[in-house]
Amino acid sequence: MTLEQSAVRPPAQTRGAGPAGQRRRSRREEILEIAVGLFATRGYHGVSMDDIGAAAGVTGPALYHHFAGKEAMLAAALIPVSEQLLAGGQKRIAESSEDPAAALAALVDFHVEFALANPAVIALHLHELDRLPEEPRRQIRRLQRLYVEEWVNTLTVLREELNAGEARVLAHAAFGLMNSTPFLGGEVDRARRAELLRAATLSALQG
Amino acid sequence: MTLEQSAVRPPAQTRGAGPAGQRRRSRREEILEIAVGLFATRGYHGVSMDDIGAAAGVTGPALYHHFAGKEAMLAAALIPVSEQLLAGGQKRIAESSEDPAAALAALVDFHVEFALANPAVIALHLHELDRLPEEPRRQIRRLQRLYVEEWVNTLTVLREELNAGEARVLAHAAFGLMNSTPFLGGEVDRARRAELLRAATLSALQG
DNA sequence: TGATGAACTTAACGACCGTTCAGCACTTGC
DNA sequence: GCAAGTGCTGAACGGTCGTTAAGTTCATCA
Repeated sequence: MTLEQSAVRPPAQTRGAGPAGQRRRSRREEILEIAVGLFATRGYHGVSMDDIGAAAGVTGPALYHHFAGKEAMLAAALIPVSEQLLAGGQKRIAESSEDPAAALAALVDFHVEFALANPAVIALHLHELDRLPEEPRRQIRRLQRLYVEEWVNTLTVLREELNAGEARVLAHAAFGLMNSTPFLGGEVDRARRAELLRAATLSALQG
Repeated sequence: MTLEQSAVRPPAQTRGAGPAGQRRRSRREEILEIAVGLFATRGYHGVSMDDIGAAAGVTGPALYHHFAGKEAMLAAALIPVSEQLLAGGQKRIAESSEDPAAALAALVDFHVEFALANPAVIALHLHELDRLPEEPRRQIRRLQRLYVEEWVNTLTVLREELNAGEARVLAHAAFGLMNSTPFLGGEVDRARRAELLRAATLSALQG
């Protein structure tokens, strides 16, 4: 009653030229995406290397040809997320540098889109960061802090009655709101969900 | 580098009459609270029975005198939370049955207070529910669903342009906002944090 | 053709985990 | 003073996990 082996091993030869212009993702990225999905639904410690391998159509030890170990897989999944969030946030702010209200709206737009596009990786980021060893964990926390500060700066300009600590509370509250998307599936289509989350977040932050 | 044993075993004899009117908590509850804290910070699978025992001042196997097993500890921690949330929500709604706006405000008040008072158990509830076996997990999900429906009903009365699915998206978004409190510590005192979260949640929900 | 190297397999290791069991210490009620 | 019972210890079990190692297959290319 452990893991129903539902993943079928792919044809094993897609190595050469892809059937069309579609760029072949590297095997490493492919495995990483599978691992992220498993981590997100069963928890880091709830998934074994054999589980990940089985889901990718290989045995557990085969994974060591692509990653140094299990912790390295988690780090490889989490670090790019923090980097993309920070880079995206900085870009949106730079694009509307003179108008803090527009900057906030752009931040919300960006974050909602990101969360809706990457629910598994967002859930991982929220729940499993502490399973990393010190070094990559510190790196990610630093990136997170910089991202939060972008929001805090925008908020303190826009709402002068807030001090930095209070703006930080609101920023985290906004993340909680926007990151709630992994918890709910269909029923409402993606565009409408994005609209609801955008409007709710902006209302929550503009007091 | 695993677990610094900082918990000191208590005097072991507080069994008789407490020194004053303070009601002695049962050993079971005491252990449960310790376990919840560990689960919340290191994850269910990241904590061993020996870890929990050590933090409570006993060995691992001693825990089997109070709980049937590790999963039973998690269930014992999570089920009362769902029950309290549902009961509290129903009570607040019944108390303001004629005024949906007041009902929503009461729900927000209640949930924010609960989240601020029990951050560890809220985090557990969010992250580790899937580690339970089917039976208790279904029970908890049923309680959760009923609690969410209280919010959904209040929201659909208050905002007639929303269908049930959209109201559910907003309800989960509000939970995400209010449950963000475990992620941030001091810097802003508790009363102010409650005020910020209350105002933000009401703004987010009232469109 | 034959060497190269990537991707994978099977087998095995040491460590740790949840759980069980037999027995000991100590308090309580008779 | 004695029996009952609670709470605990220490040792041990079967199982699982992350990881290592050695060997196999096979496409690629000189």
